[in-house]
Amino acid sequence: MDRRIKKNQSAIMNALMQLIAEKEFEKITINDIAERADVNRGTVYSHYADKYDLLDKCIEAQLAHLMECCYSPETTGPFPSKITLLRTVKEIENNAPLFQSLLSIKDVSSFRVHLSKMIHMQIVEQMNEHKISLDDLGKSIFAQFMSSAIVGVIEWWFTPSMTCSAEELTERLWSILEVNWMTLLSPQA
Amino acid sequence: MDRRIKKNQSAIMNALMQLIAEKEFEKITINDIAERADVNRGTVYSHYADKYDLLDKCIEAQLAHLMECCYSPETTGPFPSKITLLRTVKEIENNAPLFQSLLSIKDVSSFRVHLSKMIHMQIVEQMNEHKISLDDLGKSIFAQFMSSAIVGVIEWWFTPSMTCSAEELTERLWSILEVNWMTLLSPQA
DNA sequence: CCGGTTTTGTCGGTTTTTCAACAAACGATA
DNA sequence: TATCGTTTGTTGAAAAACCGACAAAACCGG
Repeated sequence: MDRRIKKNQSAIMNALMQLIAEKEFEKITINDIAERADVNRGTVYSHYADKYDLLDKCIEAQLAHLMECCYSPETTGPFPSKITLLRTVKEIENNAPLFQSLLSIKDVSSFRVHLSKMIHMQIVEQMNEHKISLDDLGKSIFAQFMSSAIVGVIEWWFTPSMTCSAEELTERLWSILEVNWMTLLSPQA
Repeated sequence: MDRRIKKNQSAIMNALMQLIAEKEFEKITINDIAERADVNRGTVYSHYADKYDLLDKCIEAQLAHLMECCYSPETTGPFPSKITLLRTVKEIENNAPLFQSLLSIKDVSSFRVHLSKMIHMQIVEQMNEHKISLDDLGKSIFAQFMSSAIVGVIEWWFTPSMTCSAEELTERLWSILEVNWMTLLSPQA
């Protein structure tokens, strides 16, 4: 891909990320974005249909990045470990204001949906790798159950009193996940 | 100025700065620079005749930056103060590897010459602001004397054993400068 | 509800950058 | 010395970004 495209797209996306962490999405104008990205306004339109399209691409990229940096090659084993979970939670913590803002955007096919879908997919994938005695419907329901739950916990984590440390959250969450996964693996489930 | 020009020029200059702090100037190729700047090789040539031209512009920019950030508006008084000197020395210290490399480039109309000229000009300017009982020749010689001395001290500061702290250097240097300046101000000099 | 201001999305002409290719000069190695 | 690989500096055509201007839409205060 052309250097200019790559650079400008990343500049534009970063600009929106920054702005989102600063003020309400609806208050952000294309001008703000172009200005922050140090790019002509027309350039924004040449890559994205509008604010919402850009937001979508940003969310996708952000989630891809999250996956990349948390589930990268050196993940020990095919199985999501506690350490991986901690790494993920910490990464979310590090970008707390951004994630919080993304989660609070309503008008758009929301970040929560994207996040949930991604987790859903991950879970289905995991289930397919380990032979689970469950039909497709069962897998889908289980995945939906788990992904909703996890996203819910993350959302809760960001509510006013984010009293819980990343380590503590990981600990508690892991113990719940472990139970679910184990009962799933045992054939008599 | 066109956004693209500004951005690419600064990317190219920064690239050279980085590389200079890393390896010998003569070993640096235009390719290295373009690559580091994430810019097409042709773009480098469109702005600079060659390596040496680029280096020259870099030096100028670097010195302009040094002036900018050390002698900016809030400089207390028209007279270079001890605090200003300390700020300058610290700024040099912060970019030690870069300055060291710049000082060690020989083949080109060297950094030392640029630096010396700049200081020379500053001193002449200062002398003109305070009415000094000295003819132009006297001023030139004094400025040359001082600028050479100062540059020499800076060079010395970077020799293998940079044992002296920025604060200490400032302290010692200031006491010397003070004497010179004072004797210059007193009419019987 | 109106009038002024801001934002949006689009357009066309111009400038810059990109990319790939080139010949010439250089440097090292056999 | 001949040769291979690299670096240099230049070119031309294509792609992208720039800028300024535009009408339409949306927003806001009186």
